[in-house]
Amino acid sequence: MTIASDLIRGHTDTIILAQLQNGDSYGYEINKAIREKTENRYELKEATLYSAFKRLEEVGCISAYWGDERSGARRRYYTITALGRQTYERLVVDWESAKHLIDKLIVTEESK
Amino acid sequence: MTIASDLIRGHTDTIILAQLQNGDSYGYEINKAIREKTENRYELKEATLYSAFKRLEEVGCISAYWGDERSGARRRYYTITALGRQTYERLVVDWESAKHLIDKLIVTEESK
DNA sequence: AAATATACCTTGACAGGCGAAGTATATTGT
DNA sequence: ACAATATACTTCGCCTGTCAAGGTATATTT
Repeated sequence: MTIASDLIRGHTDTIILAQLQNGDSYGYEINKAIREKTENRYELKEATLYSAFKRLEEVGCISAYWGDERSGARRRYYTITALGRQTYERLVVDWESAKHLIDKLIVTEESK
Repeated sequence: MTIASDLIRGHTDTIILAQLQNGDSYGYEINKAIREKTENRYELKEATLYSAFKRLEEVGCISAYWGDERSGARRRYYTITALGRQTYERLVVDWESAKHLIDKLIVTEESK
């Protein structure tokens, strides 16, 4: 992966919730969407993805159900809950402020 | 702290290196500078700060020496090395690209 | 028959952040 | 005189998120 994971760390949940705002989806598809949105510059590792689902479900930000595929591999779909939308809104605000904060701290005068 | 640590995680080293670009400094002063720059919205925890110094010294990004204070607590000063400057430059570039990437992934059309 | 794509899951290790506690000196307030 | 606060550094051990590595299962393509 081109992008250092430590820089994305902490955004995994937000990224997933953002994807689910556009409607229910499942792990593989979400990851594919991320890959396409970033022109192959980023994707979540499977272990990271599925542990994030588990985490988000435990705190009630998403709920899950099995799809009824009659062909192909089974899919576990996720829906964003009201709490999930609310949490997402907050996380975006957090991101905006963290972004400005980091910019202020690491971008020196010369490099502007 | 107002800002979630996970969002800053991975930027600690960059923040410290950025501070050291303006000349040698020591832990307490660096943290004070961070606090002032962010208008008290952020500061590094001591354990985080000092373990970052150790890490940066081990990889050769900074070098250290004891100050010769004749009064007050002793201070351990840090200098950014050539490798440190080089690393810093790369970290800033990494940050810029991670920033755009995250923005693309989490900021939906409506919230723009 | 083998390879590839789709799709999910689990385990164990690792690294960074940090709460908590400790050490030591100088200044300020009462 | 004594306590409190500010300065300054250090170490230990826990927590959490990431991920390499392995596993399962189905459908399609070669």
